[in-house]
Amino acid sequence: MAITGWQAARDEALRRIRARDWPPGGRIPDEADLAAEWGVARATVNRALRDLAEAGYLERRRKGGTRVPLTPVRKATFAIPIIRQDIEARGQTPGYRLLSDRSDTVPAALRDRLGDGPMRHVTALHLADGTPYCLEDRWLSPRVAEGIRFDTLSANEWLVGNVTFSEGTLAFHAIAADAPLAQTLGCDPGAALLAVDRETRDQGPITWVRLIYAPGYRMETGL
Amino acid sequence: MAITGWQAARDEALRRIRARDWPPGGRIPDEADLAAEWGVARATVNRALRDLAEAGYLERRRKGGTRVPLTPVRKATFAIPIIRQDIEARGQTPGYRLLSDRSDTVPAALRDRLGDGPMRHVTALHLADGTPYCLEDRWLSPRVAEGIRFDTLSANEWLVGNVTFSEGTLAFHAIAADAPLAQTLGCDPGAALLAVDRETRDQGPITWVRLIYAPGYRMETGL
DNA sequence: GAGTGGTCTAGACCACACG
DNA sequence: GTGTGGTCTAGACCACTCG
Repeated sequence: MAITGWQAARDEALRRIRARDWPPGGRIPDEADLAAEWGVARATVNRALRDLAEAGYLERRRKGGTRVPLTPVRKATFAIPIIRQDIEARGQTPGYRLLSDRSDTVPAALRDRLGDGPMRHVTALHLADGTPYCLEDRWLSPRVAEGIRFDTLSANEWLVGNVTFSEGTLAFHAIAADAPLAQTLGCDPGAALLAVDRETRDQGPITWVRLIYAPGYRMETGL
Repeated sequence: MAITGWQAARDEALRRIRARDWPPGGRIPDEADLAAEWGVARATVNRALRDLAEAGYLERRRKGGTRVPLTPVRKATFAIPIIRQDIEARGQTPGYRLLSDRSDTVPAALRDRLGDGPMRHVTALHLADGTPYCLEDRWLSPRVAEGIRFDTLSANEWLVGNVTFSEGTLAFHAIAADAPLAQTLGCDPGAALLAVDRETRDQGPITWVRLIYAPGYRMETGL
């Protein structure tokens, strides 16, 4: 088996996984053995298997070795654009209007994620060519963005450039526009709207945000 | 500047990006220089900068060097579960019902992505504890899955394990249930539903699928 | 042509987790 | 304790692309 390069090694490993040469749930040879078999350095095998592990095709553990998951979960990288750039990329002119910015008590539904202290609550409307594009409903830990005003710069944009985060969750769902939401977004009540919830943590909660997009919006990404 | 390990190198680079030591649009020192400055091997710098590039914080090009993008696009890895596993993970019993499987002409809206020849059109309903969970509406290139029947095994599941793909797109949007859709999913007409469109290519189209979830569904992922 | 990132190698040590 | 992956190093060559 002549292998040259880590991508070839990855492809061969993936072939064996698919061919069940390495059956689901089973352990595969360790890096040193594969390096010897394929005639490459162990670092090359490491790179190949690490890549497959990141894509969800393998599970690796020190001492435990490398295994083929019984239930593979494919992973895709998803590009998360800043709203303003998203609008510009469509050839439209972005607009922004701050709706509210005050300290508030966290709603019960979010309390287990954000804690029960008061947090900064910012709501804002993003516009494309002057028409409503996306409603941003955000809760911010008081310790971040202290003193920063979001009159003209959206919290969305400020956070991307200024906050490191290590953990978070992302959720997509659909909601029907109620009357006030319909009025804000300028759509019919009952319209189906895409909502994206994002939670950001880094040793404690940083921010929770729900973005509600105007009807017809598609959030697309390449894989 | 004492740096130990590629993660420390990455953190220091990220700090410089955020601090505008390396301004947006600007070029950063090359790997050899940073390796000398930080007292690490070039491979370590490479690993650090490659990681930042994958996350969207840097753009790297041979000969052109490494630059800080003017408009950073954050990237997140998104886990794409098999529907059946998704249901099991909720502690529910998955069910599956094939609704149709026939060769059909591609609708105009998809023709530019799939070509204009006839394709295999498969529709199926996924159930959780016997109630509708997700409608799968799929177009398949005739050359894949030839002879495979989807009576009991969903195309969703078969494809994950058996098809390599190199490219694709993913899109989230919301749609309102029309009458037939409401009947299929057992919900009220007009209900807001999350839809996920996924296109898969590998030297030509492989499949296009729209998954329409029952009301209230949230697609979540960690970051 | 030449500069820069991409990758490979051989060897080494370390950290973690399993028994 | 011990096996395995995680990582680092120093050096080398290659591939792409910019000027």
